[in-house]
Amino acid sequence: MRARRTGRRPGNPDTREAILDAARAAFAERGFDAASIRAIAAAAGVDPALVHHYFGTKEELFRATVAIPLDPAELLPAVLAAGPDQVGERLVRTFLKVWDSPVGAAGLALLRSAVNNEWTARLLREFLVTQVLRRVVEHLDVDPAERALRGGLVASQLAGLIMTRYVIRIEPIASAAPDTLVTAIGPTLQRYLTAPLPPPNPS
Amino acid sequence: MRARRTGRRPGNPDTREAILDAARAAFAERGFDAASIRAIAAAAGVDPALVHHYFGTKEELFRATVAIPLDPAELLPAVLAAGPDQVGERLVRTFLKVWDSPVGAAGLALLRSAVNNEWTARLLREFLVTQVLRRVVEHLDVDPAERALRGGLVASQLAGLIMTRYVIRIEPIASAAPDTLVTAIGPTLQRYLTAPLPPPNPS
DNA sequence: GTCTATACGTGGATAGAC
DNA sequence: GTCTATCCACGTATAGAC
Repeated sequence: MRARRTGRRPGNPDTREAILDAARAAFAERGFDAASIRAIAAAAGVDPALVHHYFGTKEELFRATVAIPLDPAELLPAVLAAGPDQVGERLVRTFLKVWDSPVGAAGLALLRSAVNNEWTARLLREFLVTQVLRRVVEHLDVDPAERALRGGLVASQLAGLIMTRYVIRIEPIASAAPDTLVTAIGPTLQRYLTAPLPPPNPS
Repeated sequence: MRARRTGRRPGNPDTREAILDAARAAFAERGFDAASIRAIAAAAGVDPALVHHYFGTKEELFRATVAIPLDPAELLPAVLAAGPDQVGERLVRTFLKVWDSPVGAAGLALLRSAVNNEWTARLLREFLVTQVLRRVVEHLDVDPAERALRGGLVASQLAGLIMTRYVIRIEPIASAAPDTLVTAIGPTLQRYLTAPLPPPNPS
């Protein structure tokens, strides 16, 4: 037995993927600024210099981390095509499915960074507005002038769901079953999307 | 004319307050980690060492910054006492009044920090749960076992309102008139607080 | 390809002079 | 009280050896 093939990684295995996984977790957990390349490298079991070798700067690593194939253009049609009757519940259900999955980590990374980083906030805002909200409201049978507001209201409820479930972790939202949240929050989105918007009523 | 009283601050003016103001703005804008004592001192026009002299550690400065007299125990009774009929709208209105005021900066500081900082998240969570949500739901005429969930749902919508209006700044939420948001979001909270919660319905 | 060594910057905190 | 000077820890990034 000349070579021991069990111990450490021999040549160039999927080190790159290991780094990406560690980076995804670190960015999701601590945000862009607080996540350090050293910590990411340590978590991946490699040298910090390797991270630079593969990804260049920290910012490029971040982009590689969040640039996973999460394409709303693929998910949303199924949510919207089934007709407007329970689109609210379907939206929440799809949303939770994504965020409870591994790609949710990338979303969390983006969100955490958006809070402390203007260019990430811009990135997130534009992604939400042009890729998600616009698609959701564009085929609604409502006054086109109301669409932006309806989209914004939907965003507010969904953003808050993310915050309370994954970031601030308020119970019982944080550990509620998806079905519980779907039945509770779905009607809210339904109303934001399709119900008549009452005129502002100062009091 | 021996002493010039117009130029620079002579002895010990309200330097302390100047530091607090600068700190409030910096923490609100950049969060706990990203806000530097050096930058705060520069904004206040004083020496960084003075900040330590007045407040000790950065953490103590932060606590002094967010420990403004925002006592939910004073605001909430008026919101809740008027009866349960439009408690949702009154909640949103009161909420926006606070967040659009200067003390909202302290809240933003707390929120921004909570996203990247576990102990701040804990601080915010406990403040919300014990000081706000519990008070809101405790006198509701609903099944006590449902109160935590109802409080969490309210928190999710309000947290999302903050995120979309002040942090990610999604239009038209970011610049909407308070009345618009009150009439749009009030009924949501009303439903979360008082409407029957349908049982989860897997599909 | 992978690692060691290091340059370079930033930021919190303290000691001590004035 | 206010400032100068300094220490120390940490993190990004690069150069270069193996």
